[in-house]
Amino acid sequence: MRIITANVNGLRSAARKGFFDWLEGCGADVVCLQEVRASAAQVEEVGGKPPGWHVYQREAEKPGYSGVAIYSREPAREVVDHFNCAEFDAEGRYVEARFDGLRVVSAYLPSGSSGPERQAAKYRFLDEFALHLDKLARGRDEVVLCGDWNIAHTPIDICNDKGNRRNSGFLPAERGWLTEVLGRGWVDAFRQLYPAEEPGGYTWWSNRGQAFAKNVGWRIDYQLVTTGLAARLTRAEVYKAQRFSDHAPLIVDYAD
Amino acid sequence: MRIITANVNGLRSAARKGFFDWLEGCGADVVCLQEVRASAAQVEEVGGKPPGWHVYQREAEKPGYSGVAIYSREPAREVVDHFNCAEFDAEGRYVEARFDGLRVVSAYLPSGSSGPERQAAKYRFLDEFALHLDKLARGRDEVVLCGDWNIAHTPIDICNDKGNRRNSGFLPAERGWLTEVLGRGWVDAFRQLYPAEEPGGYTWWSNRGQAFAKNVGWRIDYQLVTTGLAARLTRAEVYKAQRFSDHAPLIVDYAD
DNA sequence: CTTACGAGG
DNA sequence: CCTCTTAAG
Repeated sequence: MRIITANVNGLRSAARKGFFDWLEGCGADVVCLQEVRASAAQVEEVGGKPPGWHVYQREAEKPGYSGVAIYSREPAREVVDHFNCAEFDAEGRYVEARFDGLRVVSAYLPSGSSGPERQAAKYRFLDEFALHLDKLARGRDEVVLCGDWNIAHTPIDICNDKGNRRNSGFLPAERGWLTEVLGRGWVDAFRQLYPAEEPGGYTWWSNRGQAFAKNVGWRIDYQLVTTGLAARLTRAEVYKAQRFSDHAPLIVDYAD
Repeated sequence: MRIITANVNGLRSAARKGFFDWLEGCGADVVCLQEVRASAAQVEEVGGKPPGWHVYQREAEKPGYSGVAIYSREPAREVVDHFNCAEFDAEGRYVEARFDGLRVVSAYLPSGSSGPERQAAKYRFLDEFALHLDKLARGRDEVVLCGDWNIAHTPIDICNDKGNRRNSGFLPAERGWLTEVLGRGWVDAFRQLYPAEEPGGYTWWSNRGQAFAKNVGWRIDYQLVTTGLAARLTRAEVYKAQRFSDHAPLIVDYAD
């Protein structure tokens, strides 16, 4: 089973860069997207409803903002497009597809980098989301939590750790929150497979300067999985051969 | 003497399309621009203050909106960047460069096509501007009134005359106003040289559809000149070899 | 720097 | 349809 997560920073922009051509041959069973920034109708207009895929989407109320989606080869038994948090459900940050014994989530955590107001919103999200993750972890189904978490966990998850200690996305409180989550039954799929890696596995590079060319990146896109799935991990890869967005897709394979 | 008028629809955009390369070799003594849509500093950033040219500019108060400029090989004796009409002077629609016995004006008349409010503004402009044109005509200097007038004068000045009789830019009241102006001492340079021409000489084509490819255009950019200059007209050309904008430059030569 | 939106044309 | 704005990232 192959699951991919990707922040596309505008699915219409990603489509222009060949995202849907790549999707066709990527071998995934489920693909989770964040920052779709388009309505279902707009997604359809750019070839975003390809045959052979089921598409489950949650838009933000504000047009062109945020938005998540799940593309699945198999139809979901059930789809839930919120986590019962009015403020952030209105921002289109959560969609969950339920299959037989498996739930796949596409989540887009707020960025706090635009200022203190959005950082405060990010902390509100983290509080609410932690409660929801606890509920998911206590359920019977295995779960893959895909998403752009907008948090780099440890110094090996970011290029310039010292310079970013006071920047949103690498603040001690954010990193501590993620450590807490990982202590409550969730496993970071990429890090489980490559625990002793040198700094790397980055999934995001700023558009400013030559960040991608110089690999000045952050690992902020994750698949967190329940322990049953962690035991089935076989491979993880950050796909950098094509650029669809300022983020790179994270591809994770699980033994069937 | 060669004088050129061009609505550049964003001078920064036109610069990306090679406008300043073309300017260097265009042979003009004076070039009048409309819809500059950039501040003097922004113009400078994109190479808009080339050596060998004097640049006289009037910005709108609203950033990125309207704005006119005059590029001149010779320095002006005097520059006036308004026509004493508070409403439209604030919109950056008039700049006049005064030379020995000659005044060159770059004027950008309002478009009314976005709705009744802007059409009403256009009529207010026409009323005020007519008074100003009368003053200019009564002066001692010869005058070249360059600009985007946002009015096609007669059926041979527009591709689809019947279909546009009720559209802003070809309304009877607008066309009548222009006829009035031409009756008070101003000569339409292009039409003076090519009076019996078939429909054509268009200077603007919609960006929608294939208007340029199909030559579905409007002649709305003019040089209106005082009678002394009308006698010196030698040549007029709409420059279509390169596209800097949805408008084409109008090049007019006057005997020295 | 890039993607969206909305105004204006 | 295109070029600007601003907000957001």
